[in-house]
Amino acid sequence: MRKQPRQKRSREMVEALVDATATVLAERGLDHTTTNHIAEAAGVSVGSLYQYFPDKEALVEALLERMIRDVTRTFNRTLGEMNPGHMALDELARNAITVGLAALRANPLHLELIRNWHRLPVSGPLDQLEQYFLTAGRLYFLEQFREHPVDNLPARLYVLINSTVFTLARFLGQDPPMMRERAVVDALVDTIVGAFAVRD
Amino acid sequence: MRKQPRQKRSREMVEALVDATATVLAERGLDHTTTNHIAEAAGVSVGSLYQYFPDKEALVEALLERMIRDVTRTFNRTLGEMNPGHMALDELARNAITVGLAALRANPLHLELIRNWHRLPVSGPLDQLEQYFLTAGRLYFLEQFREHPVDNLPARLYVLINSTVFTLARFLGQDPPMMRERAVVDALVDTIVGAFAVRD
Amino acid sequence: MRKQPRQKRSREMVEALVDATATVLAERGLDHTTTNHIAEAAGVSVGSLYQYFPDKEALVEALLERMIRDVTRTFNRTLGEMNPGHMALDELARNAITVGLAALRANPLHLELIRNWHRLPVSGPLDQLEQYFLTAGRLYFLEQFREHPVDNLPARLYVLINSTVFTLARFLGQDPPMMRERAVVDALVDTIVGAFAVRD
Amino acid sequence: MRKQPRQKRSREMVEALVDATATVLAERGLDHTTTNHIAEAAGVSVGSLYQYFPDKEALVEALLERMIRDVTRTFNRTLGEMNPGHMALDELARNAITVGLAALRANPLHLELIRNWHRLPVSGPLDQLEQYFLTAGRLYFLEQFREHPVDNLPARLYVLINSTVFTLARFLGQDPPMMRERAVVDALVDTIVGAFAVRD
DNA sequence: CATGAATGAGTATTCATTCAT
DNA sequence: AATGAATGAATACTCATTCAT
Repeated sequence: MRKQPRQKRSREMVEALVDATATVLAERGLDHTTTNHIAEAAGVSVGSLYQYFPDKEALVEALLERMIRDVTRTFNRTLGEMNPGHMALDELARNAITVGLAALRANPLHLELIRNWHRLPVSGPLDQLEQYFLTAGRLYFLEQFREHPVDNLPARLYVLINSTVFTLARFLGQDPPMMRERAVVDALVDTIVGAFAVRD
Repeated sequence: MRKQPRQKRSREMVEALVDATATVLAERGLDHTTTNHIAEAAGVSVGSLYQYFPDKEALVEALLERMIRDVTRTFNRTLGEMNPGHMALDELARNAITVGLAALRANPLHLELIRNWHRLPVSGPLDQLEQYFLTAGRLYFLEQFREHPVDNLPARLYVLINSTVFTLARFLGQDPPMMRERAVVDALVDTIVGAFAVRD
Repeated sequence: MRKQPRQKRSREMVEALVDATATVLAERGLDHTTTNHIAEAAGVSVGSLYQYFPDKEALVEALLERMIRDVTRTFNRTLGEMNPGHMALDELARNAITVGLAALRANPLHLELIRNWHRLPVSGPLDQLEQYFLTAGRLYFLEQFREHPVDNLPARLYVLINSTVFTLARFLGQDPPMMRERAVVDALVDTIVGAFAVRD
Repeated sequence: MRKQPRQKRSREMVEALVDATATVLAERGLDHTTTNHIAEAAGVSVGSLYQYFPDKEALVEALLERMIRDVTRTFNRTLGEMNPGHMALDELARNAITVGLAALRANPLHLELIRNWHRLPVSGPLDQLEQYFLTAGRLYFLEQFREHPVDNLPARLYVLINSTVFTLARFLGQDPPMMRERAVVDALVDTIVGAFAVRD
């Protein structure tokens, strides 16, 4: 009973530290994110930071995991509302891209993480997120294209997911942009749709 | 007259330093590349390095520029030999992807640069390379699809180029790979072809 | 009346903390012994630790004092049983060395303390132990060598006690040992005996 | 030819750093000796320190090695002057102890190193010094006691060397001293002599 | 009194850059 | 021009001690 508040404070501290990690990462970039900065941003001492996380990696890992939880949760909720079963592929794709683009723009953190995927302390969470989208896509297609099963489906989805994500990241990283946003979104949608168009 | 040899030595030194940068970058990765390593690999002193380049960034920038020169040159030559005008899009795409994949695997440098594109000192050279491919693609399509002009061509090419490059980089960065190579290449080719398939 | 239990608890706490100090010191060595480890080993909080001891030094000091109490007590009891008055010097020396060696091997704590005598918070307790052995030795010799009083007795004992203790500590600290154990024990015994042999 | 001054400077820097290590170690003790202190004492930056020594351990190791070189050299020279072949054991022992005691008093460094022998980064140098004295003692005894070969000679020397060194260290560490210096020296000499006295 | 979360000065080590020779 | 020794700010992490609850 006495332990509740303690655990709560603990959870709050962990939360605050992960928040701070996100903030500092978004503001200064992975390269210039130091444990002292994170502690300062969280309003605590470095010592406290190390009471909750064994090292810097663990902080980033926790952030990744939380982010993935949030993304999948948001995605699931959005999907439920969108009722994608009744939605054409192009509409679905456009929605997803628009939402994703807005999210990336709203939070520089995601952009920074995508850009630095290969330097992240653990590859697990990222692969996990990829898997999640792969599975989600697979379910959608199994239902929608029951009549015309798609050849090589997992690989196609793998390509499309990575294509979309990294192309958006690249697009957002260009200042001034090399293309008009509308054109890029259109092209992405067309690419996705084209990849599943029935061909003889 | 006395200046010739000086300029020649100068050019040789610059060349050697850029070579060394490439070597060290490929061997140790951007994160673990130090100016001292580069100077050592070039067989000169750090002091000399700083005589020719104002800082570390400038070295990487020079490397990027040279690489882009080389890539475009190689590409131009290869295109001339392939005579792509007589090649179907799928064949062309498969060739390009296969060659690109082999090149990335053969030289870790390119993979490292692609992965770190957002940390590269200048965006100019990279954008330039993108432009080059964009233009090359545009020419090909203008010739091939004269009858069925493609809507939104630049953006489509932009998407496809980035998709291909970053998806390959992501694929090569996964160990163990999440997909079989053959499947990924097939899916990439299909995606490219699909993006230009005539649809009503 | 209320004070009794408080004092009792207090004594128990102090005891537990000193026990914990001994355990941790033996397990991790003086260098890697932290107050948090000690508190944890004692099953109390660091805060409590600091309620009973002003700082880390005080803990070690208390441990030293207790250890000295124990050692002298044990020694007194053993002496009583051995009846050393009827024992030749070489037999006595060999017994003492054998027992001491076994004790040092059995409990890494003592070895650790001997090795770090100069870093121990207070010299008092250690000097006290030395004094104790000095006095014990003096009594023995006064009785045994009544006929041939030994010149310079205290200093001789001082030298022999320190010689024996530190040589054993040094011997146990060498891995692989530089000498065979049997040879070292023999030499120590001979040294002790030789130091009191009648010479003209 | 150009390399001479460079190598000379290098040697001087190494020397200065080892000197500084000795100074700081003597002044602050092993525990409070930091690389920054050493660099400061040497009048250089930490960076320079790390250009000449891979880590802190290497510095202490170098110091140990130099010290052992100095000690053995001094000992050899002194022995040559003393002509120990014509010296009685007690005279020799008294000389050695007096000289050793003076040296330890003159330079707190040696005292600090002896006290911390078990924490020194490498045991090699110390064992080496021990071996040196062992061998030196052996040679002396083989010559002097040709008629009455000593039983168990190496172990006896081992015991006497460690006894003398650590007893002196202990004696010097006590303030106020527990015994008069003269008495301790006498007792040490007697102990050494007694250990080789012919007994039946 | 007990708790243990919080503190923050302190430690070894790295590396881009400078500058005396 | 060339050298490479020297610099020192920066970084991740530890641990004795304090203090709000």
